Amino acid sequence: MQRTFIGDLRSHIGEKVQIHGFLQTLRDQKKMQFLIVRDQTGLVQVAFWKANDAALAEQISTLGAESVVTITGAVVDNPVVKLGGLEVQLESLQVESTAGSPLPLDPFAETIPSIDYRLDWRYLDMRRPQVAAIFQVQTTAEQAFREYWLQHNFIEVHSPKLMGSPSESGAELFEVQYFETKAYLAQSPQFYKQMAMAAGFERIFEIGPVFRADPSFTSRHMTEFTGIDMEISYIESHEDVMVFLENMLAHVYSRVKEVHGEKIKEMFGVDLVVPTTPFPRIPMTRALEILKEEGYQLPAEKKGDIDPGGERTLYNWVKKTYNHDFFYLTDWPIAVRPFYHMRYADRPEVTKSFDLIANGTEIVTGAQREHRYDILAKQAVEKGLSLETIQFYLDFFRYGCPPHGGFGMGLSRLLMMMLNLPNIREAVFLFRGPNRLNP
RNA sequence: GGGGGCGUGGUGUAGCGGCUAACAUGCGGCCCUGUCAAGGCCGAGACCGCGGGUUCGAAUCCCGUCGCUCCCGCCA
Repeated sequence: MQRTFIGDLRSHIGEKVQIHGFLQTLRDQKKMQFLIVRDQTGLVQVAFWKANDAALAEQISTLGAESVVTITGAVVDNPVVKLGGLEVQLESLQVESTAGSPLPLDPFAETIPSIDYRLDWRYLDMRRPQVAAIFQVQTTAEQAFREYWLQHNFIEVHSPKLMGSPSESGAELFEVQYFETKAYLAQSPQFYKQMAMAAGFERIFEIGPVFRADPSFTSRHMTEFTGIDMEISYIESHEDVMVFLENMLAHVYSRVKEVHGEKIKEMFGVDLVVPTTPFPRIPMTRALEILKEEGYQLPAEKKGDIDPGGERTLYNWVKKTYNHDFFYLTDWPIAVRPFYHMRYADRPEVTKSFDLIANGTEIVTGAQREHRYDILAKQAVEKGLSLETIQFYLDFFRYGCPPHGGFGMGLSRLLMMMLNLPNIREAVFLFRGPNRLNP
């Protein structure tokens, strides 16, 4: 018999159907049993008159909450039933899998355990529809990104995550045994994205894993996360990248709101706002002035960088000045940016780079890249890098490479900001951190 | 790596120098009822993270340790 989704039962009144799902609640009475069954589309009440089959009634009585059942029965319109005004009158029941009792984590308890305990029992935690909703939103968001890229002639790439030599600084790399030698887990697809530019791909994107060996204990860091990266050729400056990004994000927010707006309001209390473009842009020098005006004291050792508290202060300023949730912090000093960021011809101390701050948290870093071999090599040396280890990368720029730029964004950080989640661990399927490798 | 906070039945909390450790929820049993966040009664379940100290007396105070968490650093 064909399966009917619980969410579609209304259109099957009077028919015999088969449903599958978890037994969320059993109300076991003297003459009747009411089973609340849940599948991915919703909940339904199943009614059973015990007198119909005493043995079956007895079997049902022993079922622990969250057991998996297949039920056939007639769908009956019944306004008395508070759950959707209909019920399935049970004809047969098959237990697919019994759930032990008590559950270590009851997904439908009034109080939700701490995040760490929830991660121990993540598959039970994820049975809550609010959790599933996060990943439905993520799915739509990723689809919207792809839609936008494909509309703009992008090529999707998948760069390797095992690397033979440390790229960039090397401090935050995971080292792994690789046969007789050592390999490193990619902490960014940066070099390979640029290689695609040298290959003449012109516009590429990648959604893939990124590894950072940073022992960071915060609500927004992970040691493995999904990076959304893109790179485009023939730009004049980082401004072109920012324009592309803001329009793409507006598209993504618009699609997510269209598909999940109601659910997001209901489950997360967030009235999703599709951001208007262009986003406010604040050059670093101006940002420092604003912080001064706002009375925010930057730590003395910061030297032109801005700490998270400063970013939040700027966000509040942007919110009250422009009523916008996003802003670009642009033109960062070379001291706090990697060697491959291009510098202004007339201001060699300043990079053509930006961060995107959403609701006070950094979610994107981007820049125009330096594509001129000699200058790139010079900047690398200046930053104390060994040319030898990055020679393969420098070679990309020896036989013709278009001017280009791009960005990297944290998927979970975006989701966290979008749904106003308190912790990135909520926004990722399975969290990986310095102290968390399981499940 | 530095700093703050928290560790009490399965879970979430209360208690913060005299506790035979309380409440909610869950779990088990019984009763009642077309139930529906069901209701009622009974019951099991915690040597209060661990180790040491102060005290007549410690879940409560102190020190150490471990775990978790948040902030900073770093970043997406």
